[in-house]
Amino acid sequence: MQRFYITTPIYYVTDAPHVGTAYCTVNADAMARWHRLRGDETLFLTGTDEHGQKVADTAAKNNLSPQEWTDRTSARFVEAWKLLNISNDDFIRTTEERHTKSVQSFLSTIYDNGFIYKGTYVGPYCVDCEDYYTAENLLDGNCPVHGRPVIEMEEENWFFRLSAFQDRLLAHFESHPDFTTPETKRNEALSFIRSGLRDISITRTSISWGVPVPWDDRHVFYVWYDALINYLTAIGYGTEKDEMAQWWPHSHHLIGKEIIRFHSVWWPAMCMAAGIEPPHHVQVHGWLLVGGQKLSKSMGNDGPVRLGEIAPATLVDEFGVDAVRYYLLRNTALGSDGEFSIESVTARYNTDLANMLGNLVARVCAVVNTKCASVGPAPSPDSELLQFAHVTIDEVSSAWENFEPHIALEKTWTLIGAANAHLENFAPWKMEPGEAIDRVMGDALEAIRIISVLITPAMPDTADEIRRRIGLGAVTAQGDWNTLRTATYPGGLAVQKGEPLFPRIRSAA
RNA sequence: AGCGGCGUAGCUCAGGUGGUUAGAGCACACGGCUCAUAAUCGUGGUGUCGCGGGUUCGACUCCCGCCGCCGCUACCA
Repeated sequence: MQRFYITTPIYYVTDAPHVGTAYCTVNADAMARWHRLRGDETLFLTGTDEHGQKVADTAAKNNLSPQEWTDRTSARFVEAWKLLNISNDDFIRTTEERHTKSVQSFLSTIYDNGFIYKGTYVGPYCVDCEDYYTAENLLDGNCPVHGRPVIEMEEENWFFRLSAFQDRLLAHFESHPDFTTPETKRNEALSFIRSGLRDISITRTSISWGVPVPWDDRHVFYVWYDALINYLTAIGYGTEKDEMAQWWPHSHHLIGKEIIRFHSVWWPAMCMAAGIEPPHHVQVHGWLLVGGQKLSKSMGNDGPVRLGEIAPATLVDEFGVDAVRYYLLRNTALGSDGEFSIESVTARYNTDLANMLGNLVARVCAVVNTKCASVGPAPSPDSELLQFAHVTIDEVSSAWENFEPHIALEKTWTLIGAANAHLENFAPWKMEPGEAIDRVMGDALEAIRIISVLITPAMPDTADEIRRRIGLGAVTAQGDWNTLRTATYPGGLAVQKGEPLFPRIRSAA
């Protein structure tokens, strides 16, 4: 039996869920669903990152305690993922006790191993921001946010000896060419490492909303060094329920390109320092751009882009959950940036879902109703359509395997096209009821059965609804995949047409 | 500035260790069909493969230069 452990980043609770976080989460979900379908033992983790100065500030602005604020915002993520039919097995919050413990345990191990030392951080500091800047980020020597002079500030910090891991990291990249994918992102991480690594400060004395440093109670850990460890907390790092050995060798971190450095440089080095293997794989995705720009809160609700209009809840409300999931998975190659627009969602919806998939199911069911007395016939053993379907299964399978959902769906849709062409070829609506028509419709139903399994990772509800209409039960985790090629549509089942699965959208939104 | 990437049909993008007529989807046009959600099926591309030069029998594919866009360059989720 194979195992598959996939994670999203834990989302920072200064912000509400938006299309960008939904994009990452839906992709991770589809991967998890694919692996469950294959029968792999699967663990899918997401959650929220709740420490740090910014959270404390945001809470204060809203007249709430940090804990109240994080409770509230974290719940919004839980709610959004429920709406998107996200099948996470666990939802971690960094303010949970299990996490505090594992952070302290993990970093204490690094400390004991001699990779953490006390030092002084010196740099330009803006009092208003309560934050350090690098010299090149200053505007005429002033704070880029406040435009006021910065002061040279010193702070006592605990430092992680990142510099000690440069060679080991390079060796790891060398011996694990697929550690970070796609390759362009791998190169980015590599060139960063090659340019020389400096030690990094990992604690703060200036704030208190964080995980206390066990060996020095005046410090809390800087939020990143707390956050990354969530991936280990969830599998019981350092506790009695330690499942490290089972899951960690099969770990996949799905992340946005803005946090490559943390996941592909800091994190493996920290793991090495703590005496464990680095994560197995970091899969990087690009950004969804709106009007060529990264999604961000600063777009607000009054500019040309109104974030409210593209909030996950709004989209689900307008297009339906599976259509949104399909769009996010299909429209953009994982790893590239993609342009997001309501117009393109509408186009995908009408072309791929209404015209192709929905209409295929509708026309097949309609013909079976009128020509086969609403009883679905069995397929012929070796039709051209079935042969094509089997090739498609292989292509789709390897695309999912390689973290290429857009290709998996593109290939799946060629089968839908082939099924439509199959109907045109034989024109069963012109035939008299009988053996010939049964063969044509049986082959079509068999194609639909296979399609229903192949779309399951992307559109689980639609898959089950399609199967219900042709008399089949819901897709089961392992049974349907194992028998996808060998079993066929059994025939003799009641077929019902039902309402359009994806009613066409007339006007561009 | 350094390092990296990108620039291919109206749009989104594939592709090529250099070799006959450069690909897909969408959009568009025409034809077929009328079972189906005015859906579907078939057919249709005179594109300087960013610009200039070089290597070569031959370059869109390799090399050099240039232009344009983007990413990373250390404490920013």
